[in-house]
Amino acid sequence: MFKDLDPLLHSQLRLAVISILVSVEEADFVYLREKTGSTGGNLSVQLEKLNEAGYIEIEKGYSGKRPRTLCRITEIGRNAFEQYVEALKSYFKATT
Amino acid sequence: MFKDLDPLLHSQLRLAVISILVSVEEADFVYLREKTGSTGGNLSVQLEKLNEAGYIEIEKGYSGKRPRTLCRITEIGRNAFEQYVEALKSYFKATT
DNA sequence: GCCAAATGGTTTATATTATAAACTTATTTA
DNA sequence: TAAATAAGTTTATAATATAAACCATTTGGC
Repeated sequence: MFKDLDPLLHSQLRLAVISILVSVEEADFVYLREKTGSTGGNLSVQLEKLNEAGYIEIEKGYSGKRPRTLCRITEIGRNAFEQYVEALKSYFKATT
Repeated sequence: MFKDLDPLLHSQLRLAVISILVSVEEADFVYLREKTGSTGGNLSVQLEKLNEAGYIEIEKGYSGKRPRTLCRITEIGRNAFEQYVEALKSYFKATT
């Protein structure tokens, strides 16, 4: 009746991050921090989890002399997101 | 940009429970346990949290000689659920 | 009638999580 | 050159979800 919700996406911040990455296809640490309104520390941890799961890839480089961390969603991440949305629907079927 | 997700509803089991109660308007412990596929212990804890928050009311009685715990959603719970659905949409806007 | 199993729950223990505070390193700016 | 800012990471903490263990009652088998 109810589909399981991927615990990796069932987290406010990680969901927000993926939600952004799904549409922009590339975003840096600062952009994500500002758009999600999170603290850097929290973001850092959650990005690492998404990275370990293979949902995103992280590329660390520089913009001028400043460090710059770029994030991109992977195919795995994109699929997981779609599945998550599908799973969620099973919780709202009754309502609609 | 992203609306906060009510932590009380952002939980697989509690969301499933509310999702059921929104449509049936009355359900007992055993029914909820079976439909959600949860353990009784977990269900008991989560029902209590929903009750404390005023999202549901719990009525303990008997069906014959067997104990029977009935649950109903409250107006507060119904509103919270609607808000939760609304909030979630902010995470999927980009996709649609 | 009595013992074993089942029913309907609750309490308690555990392991995971989310989150922010504190910290590091480097770079501007005053 | 000292203070502030920037970009992240590590670490500590508090909250959470979850299931295991438990309790009380009742039913079924002999």
